Amino acid sequence: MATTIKDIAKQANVSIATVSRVINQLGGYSQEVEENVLKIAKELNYHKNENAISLVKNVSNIIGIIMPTVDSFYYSNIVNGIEDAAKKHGYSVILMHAGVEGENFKSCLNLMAERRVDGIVAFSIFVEQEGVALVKSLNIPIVLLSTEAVEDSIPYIKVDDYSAAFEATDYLVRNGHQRIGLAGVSPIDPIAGIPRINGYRDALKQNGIPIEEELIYFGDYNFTSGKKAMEYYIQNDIALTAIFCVSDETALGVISECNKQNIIVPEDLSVIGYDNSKISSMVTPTITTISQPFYEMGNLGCESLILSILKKKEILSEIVPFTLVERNSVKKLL
Amino acid sequence: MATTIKDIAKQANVSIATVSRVINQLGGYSQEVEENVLKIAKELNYHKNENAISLVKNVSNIIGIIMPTVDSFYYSNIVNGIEDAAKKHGYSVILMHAGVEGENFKSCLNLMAERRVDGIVAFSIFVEQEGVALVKSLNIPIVLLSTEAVEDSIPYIKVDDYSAAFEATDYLVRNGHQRIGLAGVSPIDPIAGIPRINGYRDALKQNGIPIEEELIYFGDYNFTSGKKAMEYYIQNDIALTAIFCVSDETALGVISECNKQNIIVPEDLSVIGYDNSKISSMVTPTITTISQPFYEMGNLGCESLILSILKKKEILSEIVPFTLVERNSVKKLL
DNA sequence: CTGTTAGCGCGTTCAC
DNA sequence: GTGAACGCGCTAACAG
Repeated sequence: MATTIKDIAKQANVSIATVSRVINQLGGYSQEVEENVLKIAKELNYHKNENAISLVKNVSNIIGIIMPTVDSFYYSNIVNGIEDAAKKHGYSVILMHAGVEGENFKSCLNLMAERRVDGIVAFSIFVEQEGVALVKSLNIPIVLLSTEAVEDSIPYIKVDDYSAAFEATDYLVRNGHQRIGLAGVSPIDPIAGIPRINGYRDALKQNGIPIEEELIYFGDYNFTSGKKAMEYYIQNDIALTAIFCVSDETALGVISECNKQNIIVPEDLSVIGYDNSKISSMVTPTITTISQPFYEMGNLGCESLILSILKKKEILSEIVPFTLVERNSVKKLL
Repeated sequence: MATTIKDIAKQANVSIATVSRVINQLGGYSQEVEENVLKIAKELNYHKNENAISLVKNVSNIIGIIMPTVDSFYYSNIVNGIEDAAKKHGYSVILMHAGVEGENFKSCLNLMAERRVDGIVAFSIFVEQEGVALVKSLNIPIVLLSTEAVEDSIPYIKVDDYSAAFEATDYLVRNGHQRIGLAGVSPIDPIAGIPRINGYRDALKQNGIPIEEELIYFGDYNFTSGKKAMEYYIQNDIALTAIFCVSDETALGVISECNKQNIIVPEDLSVIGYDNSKISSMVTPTITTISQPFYEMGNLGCESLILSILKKKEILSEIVPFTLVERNSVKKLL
């Protein structure tokens, strides 16, 4: 058994109240007592019991993180951002994986409730009706990162995927590309799918370029989707000068297949990615991509969350700016 | 305030003891009472308070993870492995970052002690004397992943870096390479540095190849180290046919610089990496590399830890096997 | 300046 | 089958 204030009190010949006071530096005790108590605490290797404190204060100082189960290139940065903000305010962070598709989101929420976390940040998991209901019933502040809930019912922080996709596509057009593919996107994903498709379409439309449905190759944002997309374009003799890939992994897949087929990027085909993951600047050619500020989103999200916990303020949804990072995977035709 | 068993007891007209019994399915109550209590619990949206339970049971069901602050390609998989094992046994996972060099390891340990975690897994942080002392004083089971402590004083699970480096180098020799560089390694890192240098040296020695100190370019395992290494070899006219890079990132750096200088990998220069990170199979050429089973290490480490918590058994250090994954970045000269 | 006491939410005897 | 009462480690009045 670990030592308690009771042990210290006994040794120091004072009451537990006094021990509590000096340990929390509340004042109202003599110098002598303070030194003695502190000395004994150190001798006894005392560590306060946060669980007991949580119980009496009805506050756990724990932030819960719920994320999908993936080994993606960038998630670690979101977590870094969250943990930094949490630590700064004296919070610890508890982590749960909700499965690849976030299918265990609700069970994670329940566990979080049992741990009495003071707030929750969840990312990359779309929250549907049932999840929203549970969240509301739990009455725990929550913020979503890089995703949303149905009907805007939960505050979120994310980039505007529609605008980002629009910008990526428009960038290609501005550089002289006309026949532009879209690769790797999921048509049923309400967050990162549909808005990007719409952004792509509208950018073409606005530039007076006809939309050809066959230029869109659906997928799961991963490497394989990119490879398959490229195979598809080649097999069907779809001549493109550029492809907008919905993730850097997908871009890598496209480029990989190009290398195999002796298609040179960007000379023969331009590629633009999405995410600005670390690798995008490490490969040859370096990949032009849309950058989402992951660390900042994690940090900001957690800051807002803690503010809302402390001041009981509502969290405001926020659209954070993306940037288009120009590198070497897009050829300028003009 | 969240509902408690007291609230349920009142509503159900039973004592809190009875409520506790049915909630924990301990038996010793009538069917009627059980149904009623369960119904009311659901109505009141009851969630048990794990903090309170921790207090009375003197067990928190929390596993602590301490890791360096890095956005690396593979760390997420270690965490995945840990969390999966933890969840399987009903444990939650609390996460702390100890800084880039693990400099906050001790403060993390103290926080973990305050949370009364039942066990700790720490990875990629070398634990020196002071850390060991603290660990011992805390009396919390702990396991190290992919690292060690001074004097073997804390159980660990890792691959044999010496053997892996030996194998990587020997593989190059077996394929006909004679003048082989070593890039990106830290000469003062007792875990991933010195053993790999020794492995590299001994492999050469054993193959009757003279060791040239100038072929070793030190660094920090990252992309830049690789780029700089290649620049160094070129500027100093050091003609190599192969380079053993101590990480895939470093390999990427080497390859990146090669591309810039019109050196073709593997035709002009062979490269072998370390880590088998996801990207190594996504780039062109795909990178031959040493694979460490990160997910498995996390999973196994956490399993052993939990076993040690439950049965109070000692954790046994383990060397897990690495594999050399052959891909396309090494030219076979023979 | 210091001690006593009452909970925080829950599990657990020990009676009945 | 069920309830009263105690204690886990700690904070927060309140009393002196």
